Amino acid sequence: MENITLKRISEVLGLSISTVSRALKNHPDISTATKKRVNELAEFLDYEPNINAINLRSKKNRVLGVIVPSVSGFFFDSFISAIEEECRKNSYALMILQSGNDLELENNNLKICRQNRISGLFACLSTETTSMEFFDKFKDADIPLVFFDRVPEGKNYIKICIADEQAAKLAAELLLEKNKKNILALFGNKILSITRNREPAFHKIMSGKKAVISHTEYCNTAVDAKEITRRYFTNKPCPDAVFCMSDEILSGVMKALHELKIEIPATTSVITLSDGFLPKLYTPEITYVETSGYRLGKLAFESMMNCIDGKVDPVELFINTPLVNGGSL
Amino acid sequence: MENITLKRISEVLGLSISTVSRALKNHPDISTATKKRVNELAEFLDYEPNINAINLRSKKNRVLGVIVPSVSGFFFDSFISAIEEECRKNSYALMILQSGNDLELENNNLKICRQNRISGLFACLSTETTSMEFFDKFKDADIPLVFFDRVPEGKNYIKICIADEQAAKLAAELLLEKNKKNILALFGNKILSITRNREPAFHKIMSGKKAVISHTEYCNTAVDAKEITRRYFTNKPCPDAVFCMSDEILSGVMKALHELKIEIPATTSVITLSDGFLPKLYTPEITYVETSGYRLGKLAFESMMNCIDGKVDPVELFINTPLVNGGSL
DNA sequence: CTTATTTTTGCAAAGGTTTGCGAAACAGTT
DNA sequence: AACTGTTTCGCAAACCTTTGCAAAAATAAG
Repeated sequence: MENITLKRISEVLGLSISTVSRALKNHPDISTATKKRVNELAEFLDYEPNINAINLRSKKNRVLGVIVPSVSGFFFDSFISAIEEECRKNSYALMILQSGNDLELENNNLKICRQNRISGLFACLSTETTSMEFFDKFKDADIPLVFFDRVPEGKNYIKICIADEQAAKLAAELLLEKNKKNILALFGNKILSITRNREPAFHKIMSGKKAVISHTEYCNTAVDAKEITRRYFTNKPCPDAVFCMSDEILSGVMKALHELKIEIPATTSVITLSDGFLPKLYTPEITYVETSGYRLGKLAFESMMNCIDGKVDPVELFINTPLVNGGSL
Repeated sequence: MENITLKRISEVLGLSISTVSRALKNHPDISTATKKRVNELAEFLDYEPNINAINLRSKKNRVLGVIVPSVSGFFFDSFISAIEEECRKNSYALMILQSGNDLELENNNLKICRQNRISGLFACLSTETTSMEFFDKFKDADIPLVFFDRVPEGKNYIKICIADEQAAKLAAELLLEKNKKNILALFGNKILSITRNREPAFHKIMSGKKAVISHTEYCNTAVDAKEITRRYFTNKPCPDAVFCMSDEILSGVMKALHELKIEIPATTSVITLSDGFLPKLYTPEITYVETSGYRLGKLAFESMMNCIDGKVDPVELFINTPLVNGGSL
């Protein structure tokens, strides 16, 4: 099927291309009668402006990119869901790329973004990322860059984060309030910024109370978390509470507790930081401090728009972390 | 920062634009010496061809679209993960759009796809979709269209599906093999193609055995599934097995069974069709017939490539559905 | 019926890349 | 020196849209 262009419309109507263009844009120079003729034909022929020609001429496009470690999981899918909604509302296309936490893929993804001349990028750093060299190259090209969740150090980047400290603090305070004395606290890989934020905040609260024992462990996977939990709950005395830094850790912990037939909250309590889905699967539902990927996405998008509009304020923004009560504590 | 173009390079080197273009493409017309000079300067200046110009000229682009009801969930994230991987490997960009099972959004998404002149579309029908009018318009524009999971009726579409019948049959046979006599079978909304495929296949096997009672129920949400399960398990005699058509239903069923402290598999058995993640969260792990979104994605992509290469064979393809044993049966 | 003014339209260039075709440059043969 | 044959390169058009500027047409004023 032949492609409908301004030229084609202009030929049919015996007008010039420029007149047709202006008519479609409701330019005041064009008479009402001509506008009507043009619009009707365009409608009839199902005219769609060629976006590549527009982009070429304007040196812009309306495409945003997002780089995540993986689209599946407990958190990033919510984030993507949020920015997709906003992109659609604001007539942006959204291009997604997974890094798989692999440095080479991450750099390759950045290259793809440059090739596609996207107008802005949401990025969550891979666990392997140490140098910001390639991202900085991006910045040099004046492409707005909004980091989220796993963000770089330094003042020169726009960062949208969970209020990690506040969330960890809230969970810790709740554990103390409930008079827990022997707490197993599970964190993720130490290289993660979320670990580096959450862990000190958690322990700052704990360190106050001398009567409280807090065992800190780090795990990379759900399986790690499960094994560690098993170990702690096969030797007496068992912890009377478990704190999980993330959904993934929670899933491992619960697996272990179920296998050992530990009663929640009778024998031990559980509290976690979570996007919100996983805790509701269990019985009783797990009490959690919400770290919402969805709300993070909404905020990140807002920040991106500001950035594109030139309101550049390299700044770290946080979303709050409400407590959601299950029956596990 | 000034944009590097062929023109810019040609000026620096005192060559024509066309020579530079050909040199970069390793065209045989260009001497080795010239190629070397051009490539070195291009590298030095970080030249990236303007993709909009290329697309404009070639009337093509390397962008694929995917429309899903939602990126979050048990299944679509796996699917997206798979096609994203393949897109990246094959130098395609992937644009994602959510329909939220809303007809208006779906049509709007199709419009966005047309505006962006994508080279191919993966689509999962919304639950509201009855008319194929807008999708057919897409086909008329010669844009390859690959449906997956929730697919339209008729021979004129390329459809990539779970082997629904086979999966349901496998689960049913297994229940009979294990000598279950009183089975609660939970299916999704009847409007869904997966329901329409899975339910008859399941019952075809069941109808053979007279001694077996099979209760069929339909539920739209996890909460529905939970309520229905509660009802069946508060009245004696309880079912000795539950069949779940999907992950979402499974989550509701498990919630009910846990609340009622029903032992699995001692008191009742559970089997489900699943993408694979959810069943492994429970203890014992739930036995499931795998309906892999990931493998579906890989197959859909392959089909898309064939379609783009002109090997058009409007056909329905299936992925197989292996049994994965947990301890719930 | 002129001239001035306003309304309406068209010309042409720009944006960057690709490619058919033709032109130049050079080497090799008589 | 004239010719043929290669190798190497440049011109210009095409893809489609937007927009400054100029031209044409229509209207108003005299």
